[in-house]
Amino acid sequence: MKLKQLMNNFLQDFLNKEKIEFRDWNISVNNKEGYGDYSSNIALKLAKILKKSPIEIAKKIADHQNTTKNIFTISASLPGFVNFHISDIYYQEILDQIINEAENFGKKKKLNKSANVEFVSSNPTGPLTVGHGRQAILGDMVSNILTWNGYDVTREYYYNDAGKQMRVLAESCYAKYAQLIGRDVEIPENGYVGKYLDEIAKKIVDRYGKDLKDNNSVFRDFTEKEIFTNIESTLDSIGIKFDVFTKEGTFYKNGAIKNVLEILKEKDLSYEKDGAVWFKTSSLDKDEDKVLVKSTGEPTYRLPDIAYHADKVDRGFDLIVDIFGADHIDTYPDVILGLKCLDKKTDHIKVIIHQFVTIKKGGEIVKMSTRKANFITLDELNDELSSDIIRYFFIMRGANSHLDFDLDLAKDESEKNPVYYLQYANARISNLLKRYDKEISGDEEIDYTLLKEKDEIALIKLLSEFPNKMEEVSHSLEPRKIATYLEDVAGAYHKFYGNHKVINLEDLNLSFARKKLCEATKIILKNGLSILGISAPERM
RNA sequence: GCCCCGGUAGCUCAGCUGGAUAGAGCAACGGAUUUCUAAUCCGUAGGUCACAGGUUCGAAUCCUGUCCGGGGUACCA
Repeated sequence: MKLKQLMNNFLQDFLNKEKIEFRDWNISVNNKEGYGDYSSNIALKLAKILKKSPIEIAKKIADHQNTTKNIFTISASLPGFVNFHISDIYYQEILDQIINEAENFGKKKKLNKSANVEFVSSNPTGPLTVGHGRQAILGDMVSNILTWNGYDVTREYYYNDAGKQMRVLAESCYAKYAQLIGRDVEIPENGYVGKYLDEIAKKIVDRYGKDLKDNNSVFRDFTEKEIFTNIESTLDSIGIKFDVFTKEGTFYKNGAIKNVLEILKEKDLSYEKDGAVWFKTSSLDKDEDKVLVKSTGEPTYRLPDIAYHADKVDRGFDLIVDIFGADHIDTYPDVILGLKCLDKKTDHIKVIIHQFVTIKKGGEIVKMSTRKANFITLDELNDELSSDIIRYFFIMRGANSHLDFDLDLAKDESEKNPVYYLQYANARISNLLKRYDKEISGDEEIDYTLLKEKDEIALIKLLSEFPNKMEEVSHSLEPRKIATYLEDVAGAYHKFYGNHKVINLEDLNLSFARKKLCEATKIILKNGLSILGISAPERM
């Protein structure tokens, strides 16, 4: 980051001297050989304004007085790029910084800012499926990213304990109970039929006996509690814990929902039609109006969601992140609109929508629905795969791409999984460091300038980009980018390792410098993996 | 109907706030193994970036249209 600032300052200095008013340039990492480490398009952009050829401008910039020659030199190349050649010394010195700051390298200081990340938020109507798993892991990593970047993060789980779904669940549970004790009761239409309900029904028989009537609250409360306990233990097994659980029922009890309706009515943003209450979204740039309260008197999900979000905004977070499945794609804009109508701040709300997961099992795609019982649970996945692999698989694809999770492949070819590639690099280093201590006793003088091989510089260059990477990810909130970066680091390390001997009794100074490079690499791998919640084993 | 996502090597996908010769893994083929852990490395081969226009000095990337695939959605959430 400091480096980029120096390069920007240099360009700005040139512009100042030439009295040119201009901002729209960028500096990007350059992996092409012979064109330096970083390049800027500034001359190409300036060409039009100055009405001169880009290469002419680039050359002029390259000739501009550079007060930081020990850090970089500048050249121009066709069609008009300005190239920065970073000196080896700059990179070599970064190693010192990485090793000194260790687990804090690239980490932001506390910002004194708070963030709320809402995810999973699955209603307790059944076990978590692999679809929830994707969201759970995405949310957890996004939370980690924010924490790393200085936010005080609250992980929140919101669920509906009051709506129609829970009523249907209770009815389904009663039907299972009744069937178990010989009463002739059918599972309601659109009811839940999963096996987990049989087990719960059995528990109810054991605990409460056979005389319960269908309207007994046990069927709702006990079932909810059972399922919720199961959900929490599932999440726990992949290393996820929440700070706050919020129930929809709260907003009925405290009047918040009623309040939303009243405000909308006052502002003439709602009306009654066909026995339902409608949200006048058509007057707010929407194609059609949406229902807030059904003709049955039950609110749709929109209404409590608006009340809930208003509550989150009122709690004063500096950043609110909502992670939803693709089924919310049409609905969250209504919630945001609702907030605006209530005069709530909304520009600090980030919504991450992720596409669904399909599971391939035995070459066939399993279509999942909680209601029909043909889903694969997160627990089942967890039984067969390690938490590390599950975590990695779920973020290998961008959130808005469909994820085909091939179960057989994940199991059978688990040794080819990229997560091992990362972990292996770490294990290799760990082993090497142990070996080093055994074979070479006592430290030599540190001389980082001995690290001038191409593979060494390339590795350090990558390591030095870690803080930039984390900064970038704090805005994009894409954990996958960390994974991709770490794969690059591991790759560069394996390459270095393959081509150069670290322990060399003939040259202890070089050995020591290389050992330090290994240590720095390990720090970066560990820091990155810890944000992903993936372990960094010492041995494999 | 409306909305979202995708179409890049044989396969799975990166790259998409426009930049130099489009990358990686797997699969294929050839090499490195008395190893500082080969779960690795080196090399070869593999491409009309779905298609057609447009904007630009410059397009896989931005805009428009078309085709193909996946998904969501209606007083269920």
